[in-house]
This record gives sequence, structure tokens and C-alpha cells, in this order.
Amino acid sequence: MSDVRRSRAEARVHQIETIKSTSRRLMAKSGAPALSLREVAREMGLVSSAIYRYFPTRDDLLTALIVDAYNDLGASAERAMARCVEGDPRRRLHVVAGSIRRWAKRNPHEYALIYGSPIPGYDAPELTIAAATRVTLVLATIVADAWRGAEKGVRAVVDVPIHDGMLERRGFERVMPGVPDVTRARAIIVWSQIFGFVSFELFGHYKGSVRNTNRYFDFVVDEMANLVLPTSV
Amino acid sequence: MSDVRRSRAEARVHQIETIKSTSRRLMAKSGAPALSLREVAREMGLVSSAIYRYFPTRDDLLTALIVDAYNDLGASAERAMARCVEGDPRRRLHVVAGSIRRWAKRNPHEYALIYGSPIPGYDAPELTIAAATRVTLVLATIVADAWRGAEKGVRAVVDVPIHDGMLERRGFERVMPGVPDVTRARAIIVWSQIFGFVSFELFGHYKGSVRNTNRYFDFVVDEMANLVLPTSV
DNA sequence: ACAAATTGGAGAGCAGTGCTCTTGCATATG
DNA sequence: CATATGCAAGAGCACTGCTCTCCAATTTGT
Repeated sequence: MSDVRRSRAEARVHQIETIKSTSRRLMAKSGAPALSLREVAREMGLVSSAIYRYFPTRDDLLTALIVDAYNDLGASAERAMARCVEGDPRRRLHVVAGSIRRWAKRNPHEYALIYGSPIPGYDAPELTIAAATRVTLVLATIVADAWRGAEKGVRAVVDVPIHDGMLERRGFERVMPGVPDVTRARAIIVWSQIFGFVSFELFGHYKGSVRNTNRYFDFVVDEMANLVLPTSV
Repeated sequence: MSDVRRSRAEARVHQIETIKSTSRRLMAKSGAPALSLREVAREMGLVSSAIYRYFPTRDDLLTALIVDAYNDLGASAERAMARCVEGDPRRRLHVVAGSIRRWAKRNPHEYALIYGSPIPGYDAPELTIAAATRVTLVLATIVADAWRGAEKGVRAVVDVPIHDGMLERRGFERVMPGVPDVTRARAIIVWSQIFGFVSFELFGHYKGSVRNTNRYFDFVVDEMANLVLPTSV
């Protein structure tokens, strides 16, 4: 099945794909830190030095896996979003947040790779940043859509002063036009809360305090909806 | 200075302490994953096999470092708390949350060790759980103190149903007596938000969206205060 | 106080790792 | 068709965690 005749370029992308999928399979068993180039090669019936033709270093392979993970998570969130275009903002937030959480539980090691401790002495190249943005864009869109249209009020219990220059303005104005400043700032809380929850759940920090994580997640998402959705929703 | 005569028992605890502090020093340079028993030994002028007399395995050394890190963070939070016994709850939350964040920035690799991705195939022993509780206890105390005394109202914008059995009841009733159920549930949001923030900041996820992390942290803590403090505060 | 038992350091050694370099063959290009 | 490039193989280097044996120093039991 893999001994079909192929041009050199085709063979190359095929090898790269095989290396990545083999790595993902091995990573699913024992996690990213234990991922070994030699084992990947062995698994593919290849000699270890051959891997270096495709990934000059282990970190390069990890970078590729990180980008793929971000994209996979982003695509998964986008699909969830597409499935609930009709719903109200609160419902959409539940659906998308739930899809993020489910992806993380299905791919715990890949989640740890992108949202766990970064590899020390490793700076994420620009490539990864673009891929990382996809999932946050989906969340931002939910909030922006909810505020499209009119006279809706901010649910502020206490007035919190928003300092100018606290957030980067560029991205926000394009992605969340017409959304109050305080809500933009709160949207970032929602974002980090969702991932904070998933990390705490996956990494075992809720053991001893949260019993029913499914119900608690619903509660958290509801509270987050209260934070960023306009009063009429 | 270290060749003083010592009993065997004394020498043993001294060696254990030296191994741990050397490990911490090396970890500060290149992170936990790169921590090598052989390098620790070399640094101590010891042969590598001797380390195994004290820590039968690398994971055991890491476990010890994890427990120490939890305790160090917990003690730091407790000290911050002691420094603001006089303040109002909101101020105390700012002080303690700030001390957590500062500890994390001062000890990034140790933070990553306890709140980053867990070592795959490694179950935290009971010891670590007790140590991990200290910092959360400080946060819980702030909320509990704020509610001590009387007719204060919950800041609920929308009624969120709290399902029975969502949280573990045991710990909460002892630590946060007289606090409404919804506030207990929200206290966990505050807790994970603080650590979610610190993780996102330390691991670089705010790059591109948050510009002034100091100000933004203040904003987040204020919002969290609004979530769990009674209306009169 | 002396023999016995325990402890801890030294050193060699094993299987594994990431990575480099050279060799030789297959493919693509002028 | 000759030449240049691409890629697999294999040996090798420096490193890792961990085990085992050996031996000296200390602690313990009588």
C-alpha cells in the first residue's frame, strides 16, 4: 500500500505525514516528553538518521506537532460553531466551549503540548501563533455577534476602570467591532477561564473540590456568559 | 564549611537538602525536563550512582521538588495574607493574588512543574495534595471572612442553578462556613482564573492580545472580587 | 569493647537518547 | 547522457537513567 511509485516531491510529503502521524500515535501512549525520534524511525522501519532529512531537530518535529494541534483544535471549534449558527449566544458559547473541552479530553497529550508548560528555551515561531488564534477567534465571534445590533447594556455590577493601552487594540477592533471596552477585556477572562478549567481538570487540580466536572463546567460557562453577553440575552 | 563532623542522620538530611537545592539551581537555568541526575551529582562533586541512595529514581526527586514548590508558594501566600489582615476583602484578594503571580514569575520553572503539564504516567501522591491545598485555603479564607457577619447579598445577575453534588461538600463546609452555595462555586472560578491568568501570562498566550499585563491583572482580580464578594463590599 | 550489620560512595557497565558524518544508490535535471 | 541532488544506511560521539558490585566508614547489638 505504501510501495506505490511516487515522485520525489510526493514521497517527501508522504514521509513527513507518516512521521507526524507516527509521532502522534506514540505521543498518545506516553506523552510528548517521552517522544523519541529513534522510536518513530523504528516504528516506520527506518533508520534513525533518516528522520533528520525531514526534521533537522527534535524541536522542529515538536513545532510541527504543535501547529497541527492548534489547527486541529481550531477546526474542531469552527465545526462546532457552524453547527449552531441558529442558536442564541449563550447556547453557542456552551457548544463551542464544550467542543474545546471534549477535544482536550480526546487528545490530552496534544493539549498538554500546546497549553501546558512550554518547552524551556523554545520560542514559538510565528507559524504557531496564527494557528493558535483560530480557536480564540471563534470565541470572540460569539461575543461580537451577540453585540451586533443595538441598545444592549453591559452587565456591570461595579464600575471597573479600563485603562487605555491595557489590551492590544489592533486585533480587537477588527474582530469585535461595536463591543464595549469592558466586554472586550472580559472576553479575555472568558477565554482564559475556559482553558484554565480544562487545564485544571486534565491536570488533576480539581480533585478534592469539584465532584461533577460536567455540571460544574456548565455552571462556569453560564457565569462566563453572564460576564460578556449583553443584558438582553 | 561542609566538612564538619556530623552524625549519619544529620549527614543524610544535609545531603538530601543539597541535592534538592542543587536541582533547583539547575532547574532555574534550563527547566525541569532538562534536569539530569548526573549533572546534579557532578555539580556536588559526587558520582552519579550515589544520588540513588537518596532518591531511588528521578521521579522521586521531582516529587520532592513538587512538594517543596507547593509549600513555598503556599507559605508565600500565607505571608502575604498575614500582611493584610487589616484590609478589606477586595484589597486582600489583590494582595494575595499578586503574591501568587509574583512567586510564579520569580520561579517560572517551579511554577511550570506544579501547574503545567503533569509528567505523563505519574500520579501525584497524597503528600503533594496536602501541600497544594495551602494556597487555595488562603483564597478561600478571604471569601469566607468577607461573608462572616450578616445580611449581605449575592451579586447574581442571572440566577444560576446550583446542582447538588456538583462540588465536594466536605472541604467547603469547614473552610467556608456561612457562604452561599453559588459563591462557593464561584470561588473555584476565582481560583482557576488566577492560575489560568498566570499560566497564560507565563506560557506566552497573552502575546498579541494583552499589552499591559500588570493593569490587566488588576482588572481581572477586580472582576473576580465582584464575583465572590458580598454586595456591601 | 568488639563483632556484626547497615550505610553511602566509587566505578564499571547496559540500554537508551539526540545528533553528526560518511558512504552508496536512486532519482531528477542540465 | 552526464551531472547534480535527495535520501537511506550505518558507524560513532556524548549524553541520559539506572543497576550492580566492591569497599570503607559508621552504627548497632551483645
